[in-house]
Amino acid sequence: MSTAIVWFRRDLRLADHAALTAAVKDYDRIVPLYIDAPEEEGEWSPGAAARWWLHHSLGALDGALGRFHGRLHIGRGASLEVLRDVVAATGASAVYWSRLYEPEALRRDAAIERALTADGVDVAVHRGSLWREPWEVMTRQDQPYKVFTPFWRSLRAQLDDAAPLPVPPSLRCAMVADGLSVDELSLLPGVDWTGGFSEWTPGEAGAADMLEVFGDDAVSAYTEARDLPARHGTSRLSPHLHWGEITPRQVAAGLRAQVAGSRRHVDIEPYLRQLGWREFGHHLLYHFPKTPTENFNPRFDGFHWKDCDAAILRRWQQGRTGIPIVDAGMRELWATGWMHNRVRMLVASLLTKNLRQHWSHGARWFWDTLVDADLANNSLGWQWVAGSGADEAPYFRIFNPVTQSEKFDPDGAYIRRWVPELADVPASRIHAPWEDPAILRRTGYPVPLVDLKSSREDALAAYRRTRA
DNA sequence: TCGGGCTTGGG
DNA sequence: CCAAGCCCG
Repeated sequence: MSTAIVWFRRDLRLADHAALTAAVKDYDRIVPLYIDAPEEEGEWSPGAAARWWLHHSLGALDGALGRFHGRLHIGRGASLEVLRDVVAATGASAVYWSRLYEPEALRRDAAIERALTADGVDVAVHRGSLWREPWEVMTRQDQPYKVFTPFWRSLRAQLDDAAPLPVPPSLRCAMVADGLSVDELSLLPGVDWTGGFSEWTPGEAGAADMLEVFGDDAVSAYTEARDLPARHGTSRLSPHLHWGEITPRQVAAGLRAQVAGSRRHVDIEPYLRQLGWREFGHHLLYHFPKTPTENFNPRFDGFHWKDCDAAILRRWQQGRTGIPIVDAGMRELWATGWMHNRVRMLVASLLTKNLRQHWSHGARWFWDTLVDADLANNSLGWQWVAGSGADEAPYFRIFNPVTQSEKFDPDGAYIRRWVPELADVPASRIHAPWEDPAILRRTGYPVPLVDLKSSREDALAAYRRTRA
């Protein structure tokens, strides 16, 4: 009986899984393995919200394997040592995995591949959960892209409609003794603040359900609804994509199938383009691995950020800035582990421009509180908003949270939902309640942390000083 | 994946 | 008076 280990990391699914498919084809039985080794991801081990997701997603994967009379074998410790132990315990002669793209993971995986190969174990590394590998989308001069639109043009031209891989029809698992249970990994927070996370269903089945719901009632209105945070106009697939519970190829195929079955003409390109941003983040992180901590644009190394102000940061984190759309977003984040993308841009703009706090403070908070926290996307997003990023986002692109709020939450439904003390304020006042001091007195809602107009001018002045 | 200031043109 | 369009940073 030939045996192969399939080492699951952020590919917590059975369908469209190239490594699993190949292992099942090449070997009689497989050992599905997960290893808890957060320290191997350096300073970017999963944050609290992400660990909550991981806990439930591992449970879901274990359950899915149960339908094949298998279990997810869970180990803890140095990945190489655990892999060697499982090889010894099962007589496995190969290890299959899906590629990760973060710098720390790439280094680790390369070292493990060398060590296992030296042990005489076959290592098979397959595509991860991207449409194309980061080095497969390059400019004519064979350089990585730095601007989204040409990147997307190039990637889009490479995409085909090939069907995703099915779940391997016959999957025989080898049993291994001495595994840990998911609970023993202690991934859930000590003080449970995840009550509002109940709307999520981590795992492959939850991802498929989410896609179906999105396809059914949102695709048709996506282009308009995408920007309205009060509606669930976005797909909300980001955490599922991050954990590899679903792939971009599956998302595209699912949307295409649903569109084909609909009588209305529906354009899914805008949504595919959103997936393109996710792909672009991974492309940038792969080619420019320092972006999580260093300015992509070195001009920003000389920018005069304000000193880190713990009190200001705390009010931003708690959703007590006095700017309703921002506070709604920050409270949604805390309650649900997620925030609407339009609002992410607004809260990030306020922190990095009006408050002039370094983007890394925001990135760290998002890292700990987002269930979809993804190093590539988080780094891309924060640097994009801060203006220090790759895409030519001019620094003067400072969002006005009031006009944005009026535009994208016109009746204030999103604000009312997440900032309940403003629920009764009329739509004409809800975006800028400070303009009527009586409302602040009546509701107890705070005065804004900054004056939007003067802080905007200060930020622009600071930027001009940087260039000089 | 912008805002603000300005012009234009309709009321 | 105001909305829409345009330009510039």
